[in-house]
Amino acid sequence: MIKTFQNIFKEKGISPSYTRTRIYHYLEVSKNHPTVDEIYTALKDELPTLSKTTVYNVLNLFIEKELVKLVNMNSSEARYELYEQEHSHFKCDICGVIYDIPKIKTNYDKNQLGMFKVKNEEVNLSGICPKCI
Amino acid sequence: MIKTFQNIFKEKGISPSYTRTRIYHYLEVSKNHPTVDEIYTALKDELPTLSKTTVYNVLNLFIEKELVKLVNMNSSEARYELYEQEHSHFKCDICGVIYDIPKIKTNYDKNQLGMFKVKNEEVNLSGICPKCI
DNA sequence: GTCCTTGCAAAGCGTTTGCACAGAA
DNA sequence: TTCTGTGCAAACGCTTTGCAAGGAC
Repeated sequence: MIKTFQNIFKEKGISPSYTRTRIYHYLEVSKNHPTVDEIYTALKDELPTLSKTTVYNVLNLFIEKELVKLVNMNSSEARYELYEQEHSHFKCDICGVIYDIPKIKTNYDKNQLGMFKVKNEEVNLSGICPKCI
Repeated sequence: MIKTFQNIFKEKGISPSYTRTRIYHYLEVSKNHPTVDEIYTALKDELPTLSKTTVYNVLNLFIEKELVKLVNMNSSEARYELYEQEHSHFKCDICGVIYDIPKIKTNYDKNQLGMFKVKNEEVNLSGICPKCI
């Protein structure tokens, strides 16, 4: 089955308004974990009446429906990405860009954590990216 | 050599004012990655003229001098901890508490990252903690 | 008609900045 | 005296809330 917006949204119980499909599409094509402001700036020509409130509304809806997740790298603004194949993140200390990198595997004994039930794990690397060397 | 505040601060070129030593001490004894507000609330009886601005000033100084680092788990407020022996973090999805856990090792081929120079890595787990099961 | 989506304006909240006062050196 | 530490008040920036207008159904 082809993953149209209609299908993706229907699965999650979200009605596919044009604004929502455009925001979703932007998250698909922009691979740079955009901020609200970046999404707003990118779409405001195409959607002249768009407001940041709507971008926030739509992203919070997507998060609630588990279509989107927050990228967990310290910065003053929230960054968003689609749930996709698993990967890890690399943040450049110089330019601040967050790159997707192949998923870094962890290596630990589940027993070592006792009663902690692990549901999710993430690995974040930082350092210097190829462009900044 | 005994690690007095004087020694620790001297190494980093920080003069050991009373306020600074109390904030540092609070970070040592509180193992819960406190927020600015928690530090302020905990110390304001002992330091009646303390202001949040000073807590921010001191923490930012400590970060700059690499005595303290920001804990990188999504939340609206910044959380702080001392540089200490390496460990990883576990955040409970239910109660929100961030636990220190033994350092989770990663397992990857440096060559797989090409020109990315890794300087730091962190592993964050989340799930359900023993108290919330 | 009702319900949902959108978006303006305002509020909220964590953090930083400007600046001045007081104490240390 | 000069420099440093502190803290009030205001500004700032990101995000959420209140609410109303318009459209979908």
